[in-house]
Amino acid sequence: MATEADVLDRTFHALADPSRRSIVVQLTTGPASVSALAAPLKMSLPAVIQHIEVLQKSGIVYSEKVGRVRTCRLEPAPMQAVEHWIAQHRQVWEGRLDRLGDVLNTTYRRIP
Amino acid sequence: MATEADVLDRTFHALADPSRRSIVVQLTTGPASVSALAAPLKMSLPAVIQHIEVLQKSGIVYSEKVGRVRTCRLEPAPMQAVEHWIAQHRQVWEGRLDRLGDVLNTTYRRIP
DNA sequence: CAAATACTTAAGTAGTTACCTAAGTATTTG
DNA sequence: CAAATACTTAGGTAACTACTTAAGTATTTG
Repeated sequence: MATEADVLDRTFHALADPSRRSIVVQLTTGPASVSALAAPLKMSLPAVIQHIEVLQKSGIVYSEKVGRVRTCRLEPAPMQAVEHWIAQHRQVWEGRLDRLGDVLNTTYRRIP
Repeated sequence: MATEADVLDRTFHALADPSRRSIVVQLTTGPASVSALAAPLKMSLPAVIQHIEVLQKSGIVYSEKVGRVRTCRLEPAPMQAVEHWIAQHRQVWEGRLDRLGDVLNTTYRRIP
């Protein structure tokens, strides 16, 4: 089974490459074939396929082949996991800053 | 100058490693020294320093040395950039799904 | 001032990544 | 059915990653 950490590892890794992010952005406008995704990228088709595989392993992209055309589309869950992870920790961090004065007061009061 | 794409590249890459994410989580509870960050991790101190360097290059972490102690703390901007990037494209994607019926109608009407 | 502390630097290694070119395999289409 | 299309697989390479151990350098502390 893929743990939550594995999903975050693979999703953050998948999104760490500008070519892969541009594939994701393209897919936000709707499903697309492998060659349609490859068209704007300045690299070989096999290179694009490898990028799509990285996106698929993260779960961000799902694809199905019909005839000779493979159609790719986005899956929301992994991106939501990433967004949730960031939001969660940003909240703690921001909350901590908001209460910095209180924390200092508490700390000073604690010293006997 | 670091472009927006560079910031996203480096921030997504920095967060793609579980040890680095655990350093970030530790830092959400407040600034910490290098050895304090290293303590819960099962690896050598130089390895931890290398992880901190990756976090610093992304801008997620900032550090200052006073005496022989280096204190690390979080910087919010890069994580906000990532959160913004995801939210922005998720919005497009979700909007597209919401209007799927309309789009299909429009497409059919366009055929002469 | 010697010893302990808190990093820091250097150098090496096994594994991964991001490409490439060349040569496939199915699936349409004329 | 021959040719074009849309991938797919295989194999190679240069660069990068995530560690390691060993040997530093400052800075406190007893």
